[in-house]
This record gives sequence, C-alpha cells and structure tokens, in this order.
Amino acid sequence: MTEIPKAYEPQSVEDKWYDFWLKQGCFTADPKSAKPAYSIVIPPPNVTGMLHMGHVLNNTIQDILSRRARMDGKEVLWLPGTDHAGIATQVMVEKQLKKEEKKSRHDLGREEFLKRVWAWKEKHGDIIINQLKKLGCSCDWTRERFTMDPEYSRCVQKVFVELYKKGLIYRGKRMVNWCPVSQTALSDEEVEMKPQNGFMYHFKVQVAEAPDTWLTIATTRPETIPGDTAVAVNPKDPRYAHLIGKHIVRPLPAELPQDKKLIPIIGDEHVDFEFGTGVLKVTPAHDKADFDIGTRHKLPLIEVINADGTMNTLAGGPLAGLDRFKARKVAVEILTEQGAMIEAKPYENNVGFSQRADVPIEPRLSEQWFLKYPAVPESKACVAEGRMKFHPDRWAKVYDHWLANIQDWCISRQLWWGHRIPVWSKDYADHLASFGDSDKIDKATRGRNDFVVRTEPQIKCAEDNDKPARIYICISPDASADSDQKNIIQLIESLGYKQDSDVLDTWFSSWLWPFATMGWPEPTETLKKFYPTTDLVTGPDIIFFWVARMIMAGYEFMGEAESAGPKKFALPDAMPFQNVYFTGIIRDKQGRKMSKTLGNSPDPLVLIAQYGADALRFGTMRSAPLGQDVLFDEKDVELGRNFCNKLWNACRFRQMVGSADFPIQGEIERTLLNPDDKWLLLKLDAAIREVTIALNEYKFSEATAALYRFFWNEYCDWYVEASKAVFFGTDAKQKANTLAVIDFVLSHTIRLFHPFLPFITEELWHGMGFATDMPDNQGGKTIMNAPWPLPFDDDFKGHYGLDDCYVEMTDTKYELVRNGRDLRRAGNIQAAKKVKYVFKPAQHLTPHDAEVIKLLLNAEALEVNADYLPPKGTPVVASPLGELFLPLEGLIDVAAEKIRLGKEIEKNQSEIVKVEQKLANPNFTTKVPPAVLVEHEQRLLDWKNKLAQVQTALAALN
RNA sequence: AGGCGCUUGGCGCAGUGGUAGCGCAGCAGCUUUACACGCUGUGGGUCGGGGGUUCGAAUCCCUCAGCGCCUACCA
Repeated sequence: MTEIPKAYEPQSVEDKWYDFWLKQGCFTADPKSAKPAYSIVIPPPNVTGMLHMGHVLNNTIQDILSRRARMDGKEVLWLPGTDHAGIATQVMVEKQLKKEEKKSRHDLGREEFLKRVWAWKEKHGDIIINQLKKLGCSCDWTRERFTMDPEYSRCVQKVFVELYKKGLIYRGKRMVNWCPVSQTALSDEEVEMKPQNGFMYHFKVQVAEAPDTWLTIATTRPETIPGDTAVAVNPKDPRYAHLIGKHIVRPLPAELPQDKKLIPIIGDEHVDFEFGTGVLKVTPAHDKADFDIGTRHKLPLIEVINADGTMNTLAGGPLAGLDRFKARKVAVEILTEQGAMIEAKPYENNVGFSQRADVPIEPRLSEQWFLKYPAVPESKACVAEGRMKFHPDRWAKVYDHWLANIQDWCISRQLWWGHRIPVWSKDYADHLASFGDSDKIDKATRGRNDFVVRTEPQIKCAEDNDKPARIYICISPDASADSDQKNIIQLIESLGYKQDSDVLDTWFSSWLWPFATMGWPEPTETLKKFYPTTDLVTGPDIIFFWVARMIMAGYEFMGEAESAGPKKFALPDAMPFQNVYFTGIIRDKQGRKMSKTLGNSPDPLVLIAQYGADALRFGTMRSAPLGQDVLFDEKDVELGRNFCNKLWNACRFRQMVGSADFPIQGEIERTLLNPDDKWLLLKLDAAIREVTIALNEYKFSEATAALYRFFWNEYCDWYVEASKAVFFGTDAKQKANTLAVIDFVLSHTIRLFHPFLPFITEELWHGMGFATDMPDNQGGKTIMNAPWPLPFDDDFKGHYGLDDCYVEMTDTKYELVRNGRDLRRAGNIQAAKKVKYVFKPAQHLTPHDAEVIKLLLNAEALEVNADYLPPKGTPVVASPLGELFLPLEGLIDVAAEKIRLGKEIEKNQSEIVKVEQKLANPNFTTKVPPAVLVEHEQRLLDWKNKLAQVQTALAALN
C-alpha cells in the first residue's frame, strides 16, 4: 500500500479482486484434490429473477461458509445455477410478446414461442448471476447449471421414467388447484391461504315431497348453485334426518323447469351440524370436500365454471359468460328476486390463492399427472434420528408433520415452458385393436425397458376386451446418442401416438438439484467427491417445495436400498446434505415483509454502489440472528461501511507508524512484550475461539458481533491508543516489537474477517504485505487460502507468557483510565484543556504503564508519587492499582464533585445492602454452592473498599 | 381449530438459575499527529400481566394477553 486514501473506497477494490479470483480459478473445485470435501449447492434463483435482500442474506451466508471452509483446508465446491421458473418465465415472455407484437403465445405456436423464451433466457438469464458476482459470491462458475440444460433435462426425464416404471407416477382425474389466470393446475404447496372478507349467504329451498317444508342453506359461493347435485345433512341431525331420500328444488338456473332441478337430500357424516344451518349444498365439480361427498354417494357432476374462471351455459342464461365473482353478485340478485334469499352476513373465511397470479384458485376436476412420493420413510428417519441436522432444529418438527400427512404431488402443468412430459398415448376403440401396434412396439423396444415403459391395458375379464383403451408409453427421449430412442418415437408417432402436451412442475426438476448438477447418472468424479453436500442454506418457506423433496430424491436415486433400477453407484446414506440452515425472512424496519407492491425492498445493487458489497454483507450478517426474521435497516449497511473504514484506517495507522525501517511481520520478541501486548493477544485468542464456535453453530450475527467488539473496542479503542505510548517514545526495539505484535494481530484479524468481508480483506492482505511470506497455496496468492486462525495452544501461551492475569491487570488499568477521564468531566474541565494528574500507586507501576495511563487520559502529565498528600478537595478515583488524583485547586467545582461522590456512595451502599441481605439469609449461606458464596463475600468486600475510598474523598472536600 | 415462534431501555437484539448487557438513536463536549464513515463522556429498563418452584427467576413450571408464522376440506 504505497498510497493510502484516508477513507476506504470499495468501488476501486471490489471489481479488481473479483476479476483476479476468477482469472486465478480460485473458486474452481478440484474433485481430484486430496483435501476433504466441502460442498453447497445454491438454491437456484429464478432465471427471470433480480437480486433482492433475501438473496443477499442467503448467499452471503453460503459465501461465508464456503470461504471459511477453504481457509479450513477443505476442497470447496459451491455449485451455482438458475432454474427455469415455468410459470414466471412463461408469463414474462407472454407479456413482452403482447406488448411488443400484440400476439399471444397461441398466435406463435408452441415451437416458435419456446424459441422466444430461449432467446429471452440467452439475453437476460445471467442478470442475477452477475448480481451474485457483485456480492462477492465464490461460486464455481465453471459448473453453473440451468434446469433446462440438455444434460439436466435428461436427468429429469430419466427420473420420470424410473418413477413411472415403479408405478409411482400415474395419471388421474381429480380435483386439483386450478389457477384461472395462468390456466394450469398447481400443487397444494403453490396455494396460499388468505383470509377474505365476503358474505355468508342464507337462502331457502323447498322440499319437493313436502312443499310446506323449506330448508335454509348457508353458502359463500351462490354462483355455484347451478352445479349443485345434492344437499347434504348429517344423518345424526334430528332436525333433518327424516328428510334424507327426499329432494329439494335447486333455485338456479331459474329458467330450468322444476323437474330438471330436483336434487336429492343425502346423509353424510362430513356435515357439521353446528356450522351454518347444518344443511350443506354439494357441488362435486367445484369443491374438494364436495367432490369426496359426491364420490361417496355417486352424485353426478355438473361443471358450471370454465377454465378461465367464467361461467358456462350450464350456469344459466344470466350467469353464462360472466366472471365467477360477477356471477356471484348476479346469483344473489336472482335469489333475492325469487324471494329465496334470507340474509347475507359479512363473513371472513380462508380462500386459497394462486401464489404466482395472486387470484383465488378454483378447485377443478381435471386429468393430471400425480406422483406418489418415494422414499418417505427414509426421508423422515434421517431428520428424526438427527443424521441430518436442521438449524434451528424446530423446523424438524414442521418437516416431520408434513411428511406424515403427505398427499400425492400434482406434477403436470398446462404450460409450454418446462420439461415436457415424456409420455405418448393413443386411444384405441377396444383392446383388441391395440394388439397389432403393441407387437410392433415390443419388437422395436425389446430389451430396452430402461427407457421405455408401456402401460398394459387392465384386462380383468373377457368383456373388457371390447372397451376403449388408452395406452401410455413413457420414453426418455434424449438419453444418449443412441438412435434407438429416436427410432422408437418415430415408430409410435407413425402409429398415431401423441406426446402429452403438458410440462412438469419446475420443482420436479429442482428436487434433483444436488446430484443432477454433478453429472448424475454418470458416476462422475464430482459426485464421488462432493455428494452428499455439506450444508444447504435456504428459506423455511420452501421447506416442502424443495428441501423435503430433495431429500426424497436423494434417497430414491442416490441410495442403495431401493430398487430404483440399475444404479451406476449408490450410497449407504444418500441424504443430499448434512445440515440445513434456514434463514429468517427479510423484513423492513417496521417488520413488514419486503414486497414489490409495498416498494419497501431496497435494491441491493444500489446499496453496493453506495456502501460497498462488504458493507452490505457485514450489515446484513450483523442483524441476522439464527432463526429470527431480519428487520432490515439501511443503517445496518452504513454501519458495515463504517466498520470497513475503521478496518482500513487501523491498517493505515500501522503503515504510518511503521515506516520502511520496520519489516512487515517481524518476529515477536517475548521478553519485550508489555502487559498491553499480552492483553491484546489474549483478547485475540478469545475472539478466535468465539468466532470459530459461532460459525460452527451457524450463528453469524454472534460471529460478527464478536469480531466487531474485538476489533473496534479492544484493538482500536484500547490497544492502538495504548501503543502510541511506545511509538511516541524513543525505544526502537520496543517499537519494532509492538509493530510485530500489531502485524501478528492484524494478519489474524483480517483472516477472521475474510469470510464476511472478502474484498477489503484481500486488498489489505496484499497491501499490508501479509501475503508475501506465505506459501502460494497458503495465502501467498490470495487470502482465500490462508489458514483459518486457530486458538493459541498452551505451548504458544507459555512461550509468550500469556497468562490470564494480564487480562485482569490491564482491564483494571483501563478501568482506572475511564474513571480518570470521568473526573475531568465531573470537574467541568474543557475537553481540549490538557491537565496534570497525580497517581499514588498501591504497588509498583512500570514507566510504560505510567506512560500509557498518561496518554489514554490525554493528560499533560502524570506524576507518579507514592507519598502524595493531596490538597484538601482534590478529586480522586480509586483502583486496586492505586489512587488517581486530579489536583486542580480553585478550578474544581466543589458542589458538582460533591454530588458526584454522593451518587457514588449511594450506589455503593445499595449494592452493599443487596449483598449483605443475601449473606444474612441462613438459607442462602447453607444451600448455595461454595463458589457462589465466596464470590458474594468477595463482592461485598470490594464494594466496601470502594465505599470507604469514596467517603474519604468526600470528607476531604469539606 | 391445532402447532411453532416472539414479547428485555425510543428502536433492533444478546443474555436460558447467582451484580441486567450490546448496537443504533438521544444528550453533552471534542478539527487529541489512523479514522467526524471519527473520539470522549452520559441519561435511560420493577426483562408482556398474574401465579408457582427455589436461598435466589429475565432465565424453570403453570396461566392469561398481544403479535407473527405454518398447518387444516368447515359450507
């Protein structure tokens, strides 16, 4: 560092070092390395995404873990990439298309539309990657993956075929969560329940067989009345049980003749007679629970809502064509006109919303692909038994509960962007008609059931042969260069088979992330070295979406226990990671979630430009306690910047006091170590321990707090100031030794900071010359590989005489200084005015200590005089080291001093009373552990001594 | 409805049985030869309410309240 700016300027430093790291291949993991492995896979951000504060939190943590592991001597792989984000990406490109060309995706056609999506990805897909680089992330970019990469797609298809073969993937007609905006099915996890203010409508219906009897029905969705095919009551309900088997007249559609609107009253245990009126309208086509009732009672289904959320003609003239919410109002109007409407009570209920489109989902009957989750028992056990650890561990319960109540996963999506379902099907008039095709296909695929699976028609009896049949063939299309697949696809397509038009849920590809990114299914060097990964860092909001599913995929496809087909290698414990760290959620300082609509989410890149990436990282980490949400405040980033500046200037100070005369990192001569040096070295040792432990426990805010305290309060505030006593002196040997101590401490401190502040520490590491005498792979090239500081061992402490008594002794000295400074203020002495102190030592005081005290007091002089007789009224502070006087005859404000001492006496007395009361209690003295008793007695003695000294001082004033 | 978490000075948090702490903000002062992105000093809390266990509770137990999150087919 030849030229040292007064303030740290991150902009000039950060890009320089990031380029350097990239050019030097510092982030590239070597699977052939002999070092122990450490690996993380990034939670792949959406390829459409922009960096937000959640990414900052999450990726800073991963970077800290990775950098720390490198310094710990591990071979580190932090594997990055992005996911294709099916709906989000498709919607984005559709919007663009509409805006720029006024076309829909249907205008273009599937193939052309996908070309556009790819074009968009090529152009904008690396935005978020570049943003991560700005943050300083040390990902192995040579291995960057995208879930739609050809190799990755092959993994997805292979997995589909294997699960299909095991019968875990099936096609079913079921009630699914339907998003009317995106017009696709969603999984249960993509539905978010939100309380909504609506109305509970009560309307009456007539019992056909007993025209005097009317039933009152409660509903929140009157627009679905035309879809009702029954009315249910609880068979145990005395009010209604006798009506079961009779019929009611459905009020809608109004124009339908009465005999077409008779629906039965059925008895079903599901009906809660406490709720509503105890009479439930059953709409099997538009409600999950009603669908189940309908199945139990073999009720017909009437669909009245279209895929886009509008009503169809079966809903009746006035409703047809209306949006479902508009239809609700119209239905209410019609009922009111009919005189059927009794009341509309304001009512709050939970409504499922599509997470993506933020509109209420519509339960809808449709044919979809489902997956029965594999490897559930193994996945449950590994967390329950503690082999895989969750941090904080309370998430283990949440995970366990979900797995215990797991429902089949709807994996098909009615989208174009994504992995197309590798299944072809053909409808035959009857089974016999399929036999000819089947023979041909058998011939072509013989022996290749590893990638081709055909469903056999279910033939239970001879008559089944006459029934229509649909045959599914599941093929892994691009499994290799082998042309067989292409030929088979060609064959079946020529026979009239068509590929399913749906794509797979994006999570159906990301659940393979930990191994599909490493070259699976080939037994690659990377997989062998780095799977299972060490840590996963993610948000608890995707514990079901992603974490749980990755664990299942790990067991299913990497494990040796299951019979998932021939595996090229398998592991005894195939769990994909050993630890899962769940971050908190970033909120604004009022505790609100960050969102685009609120506009309360700062742009991390703006913050980086303004304060530096290190500052952003440090500020975020400092306010992110384990398991707590993070209330983000720009003040934290400012604090981070201030800290970097402090670090910078502390190094600048070292450069200024140690000119060319003093080599960097001279040897510490143990005989020249003064108490301040020893104090500092012991504090450093404590800091190394604390930071190391905190990092091992994923307590990042504790680690930063410890570092902050050590560096700012202990090193800068006390040691650096005290060291000026040496540097302003004349003893060259002493100066050299102090510099050696500083270099030792700084070189350790900078390393401790490196995972948190990668840029400034690299700059200082080189600038201060610490890199020069390190081996190339041990910090000579980059601080990234410098060894992580270890706590001092007994030999080291013994050699340098680092006894804990120096901590106590020096703390006492600094306490004396603090009290001495207070005297000036109590005496109303201007801060700028230099004054003389007199010290009356209780024991021998070295000239060095005297000089330190003088300097820290900012005193004009410190007279050390064991026989000092203070003039009456001289303010004094007492310490085990002796008494410190501020002799200022005539200048002292006696009244103020009396008040100060009075307060002091009061405090001492109240503390004495507290301890005395305890010690007077025989229950206390007999039951308490001896150490506690001794400690209390000592405490009482200390307070009494202090009181006596203060009382003496007060007496002297009178 | 159930589960989990939180409640400590104005704000954000640490403290999990033995003298209530930290940072920010506040206040007073300071161009002290690394740093005003700084230095020095300082005020401020009966630890959400109540009860219990204990010689002793912010800390353990019970209970109530408020806030937040997750799970759930109550129309």
